[in-house]
Amino acid sequence: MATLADVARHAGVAASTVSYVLSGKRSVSTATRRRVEHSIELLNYHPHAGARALASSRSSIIALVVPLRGDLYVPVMMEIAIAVTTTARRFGHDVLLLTNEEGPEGIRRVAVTARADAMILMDVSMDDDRIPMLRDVGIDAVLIGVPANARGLACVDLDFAAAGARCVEHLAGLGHREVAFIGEAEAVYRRRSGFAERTLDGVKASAVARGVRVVHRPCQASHEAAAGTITRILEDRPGTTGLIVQNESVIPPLLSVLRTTGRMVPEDMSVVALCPDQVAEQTSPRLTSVRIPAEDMGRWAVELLMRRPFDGHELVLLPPELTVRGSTAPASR
Amino acid sequence: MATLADVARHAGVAASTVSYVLSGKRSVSTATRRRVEHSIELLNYHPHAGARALASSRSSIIALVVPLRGDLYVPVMMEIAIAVTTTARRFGHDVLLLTNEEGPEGIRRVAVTARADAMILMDVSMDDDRIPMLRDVGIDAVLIGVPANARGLACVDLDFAAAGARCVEHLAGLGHREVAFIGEAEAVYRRRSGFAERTLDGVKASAVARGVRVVHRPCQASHEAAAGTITRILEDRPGTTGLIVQNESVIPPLLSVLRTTGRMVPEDMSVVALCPDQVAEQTSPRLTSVRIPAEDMGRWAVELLMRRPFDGHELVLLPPELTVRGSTAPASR
DNA sequence: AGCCCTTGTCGAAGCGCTTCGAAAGACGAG
DNA sequence: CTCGTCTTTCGAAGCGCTTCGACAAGGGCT
Repeated sequence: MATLADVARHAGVAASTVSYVLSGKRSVSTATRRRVEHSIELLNYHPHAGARALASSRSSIIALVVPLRGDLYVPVMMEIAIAVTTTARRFGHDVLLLTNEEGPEGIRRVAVTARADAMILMDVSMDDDRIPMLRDVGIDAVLIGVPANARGLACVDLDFAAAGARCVEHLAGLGHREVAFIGEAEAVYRRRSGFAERTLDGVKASAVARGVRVVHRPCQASHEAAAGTITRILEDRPGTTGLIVQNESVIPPLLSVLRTTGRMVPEDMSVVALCPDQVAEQTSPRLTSVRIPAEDMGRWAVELLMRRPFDGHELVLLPPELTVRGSTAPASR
Repeated sequence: MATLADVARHAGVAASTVSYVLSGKRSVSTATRRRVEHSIELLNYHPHAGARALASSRSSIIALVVPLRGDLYVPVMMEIAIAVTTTARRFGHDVLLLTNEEGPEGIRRVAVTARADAMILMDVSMDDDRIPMLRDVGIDAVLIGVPANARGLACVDLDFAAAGARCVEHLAGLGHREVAFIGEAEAVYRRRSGFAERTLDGVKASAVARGVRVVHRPCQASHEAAAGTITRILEDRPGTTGLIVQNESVIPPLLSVLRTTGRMVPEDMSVVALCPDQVAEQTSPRLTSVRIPAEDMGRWAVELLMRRPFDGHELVLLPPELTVRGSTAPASR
């Protein structure tokens, strides 16, 4: 394995010159630069990451903390993770994968050992216990999700409140007056996941504004839970003609239950989902939906990080986009 | 940030002694050890990862290469990734997330810059182009999946051939004589994904042995594709009474199509799936299935790596486990 | 011609840790 | 009492890179 010293010797220059060719931090004459580059090529030189990290006290690594919960829709998480990774590469960074198994201590560990020089946290709850730790160790971080006290922290998220509102508006615009919001599992609200809470707020506020009656029903991902939830909704509020679904895993069982109970979508029941486009297009009929811009969120998170230092106004709320597909229609009278 | 030298000074010993306390590579008297540990505690000392990597030429990082394809079932990938990460932590290692976006060059980069000192590759195809690179740079690696030429490489996988066979056996045992195997998307076979190919082989071989007629139909993840596939199967082979499904995303649309066309599961049609237990238990009826042991695969991969050096016999094929649930029943005559 | 500024290059001093050889004692055997 | 053997600790030499101050050379001014 060739070292920087080998390159320097081969090119007949000082080690520092090679370093400057590599980093561009000082100007180097074209002639020397070419000579150095040639030697690098020839010796197949690659800088040693550890040595770099030590000398420059920058690791070029971003730590990504992913949730290991079973009750969150995994493909979205994965898509964010992939977007983070590919974007980080574009900035010459690599991504370290962290789970919450270690708890907030994992964050401390990575920060104080200088394994990573920045972090991205996913699935941030309103009163997330990782946030004090983040502040304590003082590592640069971007949150995917918006906690209650976000002061001084950079955050990226879909504007879930607006997204919820958008769903209600769409249904209201089609004449629906009784709507049910099938949300995430109870546990998700209990732990105060920001996105779930905000969506609910948005739905409620918009419903009030539009004169739509809305009931909210948390729902788990099993067929039984979905069946139970929809049955209960129809019993309690037989006049319900619109459904907003946030928990992606509920969609297949939900559609299946509607079908078996003889309810046509969209003729008898309009359905609008908050889910990735891919999911909305796999069903029959295709679902009118507000997409979860997973890739954008991952990309933004990294870009914010790269634009450091933060100026204190780092809150990126991505506007919701509603795509009309085949699952919503005017309310029948 | 305290350094090792600070600790040494504080404890009144040489730096090397502190190092030996930390690594345990040489014996240290109980008295000094305690003194050093006390200083470490007091100064809140944490070793600098980069410095360590440089001095010891070991980074304590495992690189995990995840596929970024849309046509593979994501939750399984995620579960493997999580299992790899948590297991790696148990061995004091961290995990670097790599996508295939960089292609095989990404492997070289990570290896030659000494970013990671071992790798785990997911979604390995029979003639995977990353394998020559692996051999070339000579980094220790474990493959999740088994390529055609695995000589000298450690591999972990579910024994998909046995799994496929197990499905056929189960159906054959219930008296089914005409069975359809709904597989992964065409593209998955075209790129020669090992697991898809092996499953098919296992299904075919077992079918021959059991005197069962099997047709194989690749199938994409959309509702239309599923509907088309099942319709075609029933037209071509009206006597089909058993279905084996490998593509998890096809399950919801498949069940929905069967229901709408008036076919009861399991009375009219037995269904056995190759999928994570979680998926099998979300449907109604619950699916008889061979589980994908994602967590075991991830854990094994790391454990193999930690047991290095490899002795040349590193092929872990996890035995399939079939769980009977409500979706299979004796063939009606 | 003399001065200053810019540009390009060098050397040296670390960054914080590991590891190896050797020194210093302690101790039992002869 | 001496010798050899352990055990415990130390010091020094790196690991491969970055960065800073210094210096030499060249140019444009006055």
